[in-house]
Amino acid sequence: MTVDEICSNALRLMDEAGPEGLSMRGLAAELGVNPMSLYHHVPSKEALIGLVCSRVAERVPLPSDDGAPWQDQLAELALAYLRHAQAHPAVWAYIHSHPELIEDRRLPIRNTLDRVLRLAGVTGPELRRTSDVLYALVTGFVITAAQGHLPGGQDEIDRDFGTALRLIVSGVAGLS
Amino acid sequence: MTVDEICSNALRLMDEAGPEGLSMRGLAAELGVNPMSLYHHVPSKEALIGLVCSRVAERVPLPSDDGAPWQDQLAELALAYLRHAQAHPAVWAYIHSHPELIEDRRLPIRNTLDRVLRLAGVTGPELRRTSDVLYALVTGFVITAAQGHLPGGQDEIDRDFGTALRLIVSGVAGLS
DNA sequence: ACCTGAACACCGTTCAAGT
DNA sequence: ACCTGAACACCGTTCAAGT
Repeated sequence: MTVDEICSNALRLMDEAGPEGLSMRGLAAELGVNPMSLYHHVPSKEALIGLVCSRVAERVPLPSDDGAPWQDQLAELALAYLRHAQAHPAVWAYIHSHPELIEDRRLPIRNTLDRVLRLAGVTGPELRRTSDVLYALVTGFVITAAQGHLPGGQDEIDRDFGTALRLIVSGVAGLS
Repeated sequence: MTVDEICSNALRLMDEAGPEGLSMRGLAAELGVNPMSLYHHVPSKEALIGLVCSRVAERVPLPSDDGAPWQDQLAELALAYLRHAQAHPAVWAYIHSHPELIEDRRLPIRNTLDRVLRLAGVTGPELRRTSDVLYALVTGFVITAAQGHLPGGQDEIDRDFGTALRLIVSGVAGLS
């Protein structure tokens, strides 16, 4: 039994039933193992969830710089974020309600956001603040949408997302 | 023992330790009562948290229409939202990760938002969508800030909040 | 109506013992 | 090193019994 096996099963349980739906005993049962065996690979349930969250956050398919305008790259990045959160809503909700678990600003998605913002001409000391503000704003939409908190189907959500993005892009453009 | 007493004590526990920190047994102990007595006033822990959330959401001090420009009223509303979430971060985080608990669009804060948007000239079918998008965006910032997820002190958070609001206001103005 | 104690079916985790 | 069973200290909740 490896940490990978434990994490991938834990992820599935979190996707199905959220963090409260994940229990060490239930997870052990699925792995056909004594509940206490898990503690030889992982120090606690909280740490396990932290591991799962880190792994999920590493796996967002991020756009690389293809020379497209920053507006397009920002939209592509945000869409990747939305899609990934829709695939793992409980994990992303957990990440954002447990700031101590993961250093947000070190997330791969944040590095990409900073890259795109530099492309947009945001410089030096303003970069961090702009990045924080944008990430907080978009996260609100993403978490809300991922939890089915918005009315309408996927089409309507995507259109609303487009609306929000245009609003933000025009705001960022207005900064410089 | 009244439902009010139960809820106000439950709110204090949630403010201190979040929803997981609130236990029926611990709450009963604080009230000097048998754990099972609570179930004669409240059907379950989940329902109790729902009650607490509803009561908190009703108590946001909302600005009334004082004839000021809609931009100012929107800023005032958003600031009231931020301040209230900072006073009860766990409750607001819970509200927004449990869409089934409270019908968001019926929240008093949403009625006020709609009123301000009508003031801004947003009409008919676009009103609901714009309201949903704006609320989702601002909520992201508010939850993030309320959980201390942003760097810097209150001053810096307020400045970032102002930045986000100007961005959104200019976007809304661009819609019409 | 309201409160209670005992009990049930769960948790996460510690610890001593096994291989 | 890795796994196990028993045990501890908790949970939310049901139920029958009290007043």
